Amino acid sequence: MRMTRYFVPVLKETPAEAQIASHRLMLRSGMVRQAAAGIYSWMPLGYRVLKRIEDIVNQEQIRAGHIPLLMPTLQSAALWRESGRYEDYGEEMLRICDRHGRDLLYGPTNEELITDIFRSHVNSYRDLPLTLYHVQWKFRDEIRPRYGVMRGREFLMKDGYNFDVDKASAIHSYNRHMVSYLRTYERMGLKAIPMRADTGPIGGDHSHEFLVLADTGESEVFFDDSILELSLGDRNIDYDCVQTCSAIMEEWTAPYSRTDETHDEALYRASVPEGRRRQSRAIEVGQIFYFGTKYSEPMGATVSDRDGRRVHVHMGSHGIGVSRLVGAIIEASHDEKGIVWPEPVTPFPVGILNLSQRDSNAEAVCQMIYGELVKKGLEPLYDDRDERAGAKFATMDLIGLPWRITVGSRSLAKGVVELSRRSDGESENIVPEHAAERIAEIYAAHF
RNA sequence: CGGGGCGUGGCGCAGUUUGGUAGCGCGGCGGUUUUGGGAACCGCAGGUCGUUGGUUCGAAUCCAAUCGCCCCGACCA
Repeated sequence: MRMTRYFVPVLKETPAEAQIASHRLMLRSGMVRQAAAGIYSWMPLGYRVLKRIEDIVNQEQIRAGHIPLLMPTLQSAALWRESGRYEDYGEEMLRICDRHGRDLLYGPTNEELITDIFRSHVNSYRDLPLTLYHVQWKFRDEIRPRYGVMRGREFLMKDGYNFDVDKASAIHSYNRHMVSYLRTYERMGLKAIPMRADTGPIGGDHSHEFLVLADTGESEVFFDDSILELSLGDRNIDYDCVQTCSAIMEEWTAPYSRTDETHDEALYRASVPEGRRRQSRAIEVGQIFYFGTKYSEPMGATVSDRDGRRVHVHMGSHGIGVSRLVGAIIEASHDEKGIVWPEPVTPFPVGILNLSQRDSNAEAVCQMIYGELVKKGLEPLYDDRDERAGAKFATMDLIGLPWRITVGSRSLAKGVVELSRRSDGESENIVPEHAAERIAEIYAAHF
């Protein structure tokens, strides 16, 4: 993409309303624009990141055997009256009335809809286990939206629901989600720590939240330092294997890690050596629940078991805050100059920066590298504006692409271009013909 | 919802106390000179001061209502 043909409305000055780094940087880099309190338009650059995160979420869901579908944003109040939550959910639920006076709501979550779909079409234990999910916009009418997309009213969430014939099977689904979530976050270059959590209004008694450490987080967390060393790496995981999933579950839940809601100071002191105790702020980026028959009973979701008896299905639900992750990743990865994108979610893999825009040789070299990168499936962002070097560097640093190829007549005179890494500024000179290949090698390691 | 604050060119702000017909910086457009870390100069365009009503000879400024937004708190993916 050539910058002169793209649309990245960067701001030199920080908008007054932005308090935290991610909000500030998303506004300044032209990723989002606020449309109303807690509601945002996703500008081209932000939209690319959102899509990359959504892609990773989808890939990992499908890898774990979960089935994508798409439910609507607007739902009929009837189903919610049936589950009893139309009254329980409270003011956070945006209620709408159509021209016929029928009550609708903008879905804050989808347990009722999915249960309705399930009970209408599934009747036998033979069709289980089943996990359905979708990535859809949600609306929760927060009293006070804040922190940009981190606490918006409208937000993009992946929410999934598992249906199992009994508790044992549902617990495996729970563990399987734990594993797939760990892998999902790891693939985004994030350290998200599972922590025992409250179940809140969703109900049930098994729940873990996934938290990303950040000073601006809204949760206070306590954990054993050793959990940070755990990594799935390139383990080959059989998601259908009960032992594999429960072993990983145990591995990650053995070290103490809890949010302030479930924190037990005595247990913390007893089970974590003093040198490994850590307390921090953190951002919640996902949560998994097992809640048994909480919805299947009131809504009559049953299947016939082996003996022909009707039994209520055991369910769980799982969520990943897709739009929130964009902010969370920035909170976890930025510096005073701007964003520092991890390779797996960056809007563009590399930026080409032409410092000598009017030098036809420099332009030719940039175009050659551009073409080579596109051939390798790595579309760069080429800053071909007629700007001074300083402005181009500042913009590129702000946008935060992980790699930059700097082309200028000065280095071209020596037959090289400069390849530099955003995270630490380290750079090397390479001949232009090798630039695309080097970028391809770097990215090969991430996919 | 309780407490605090703010709405003035695209962005950041001054002007409001003490009414007299709107200004600065950035950005935009044209031009000249520049060109490896947000350039300099010259010129130009752009605002019914959130909205409505009131007071007044006259309102960005005073009064009332209303809409929107932000911050702290309780709530939350």
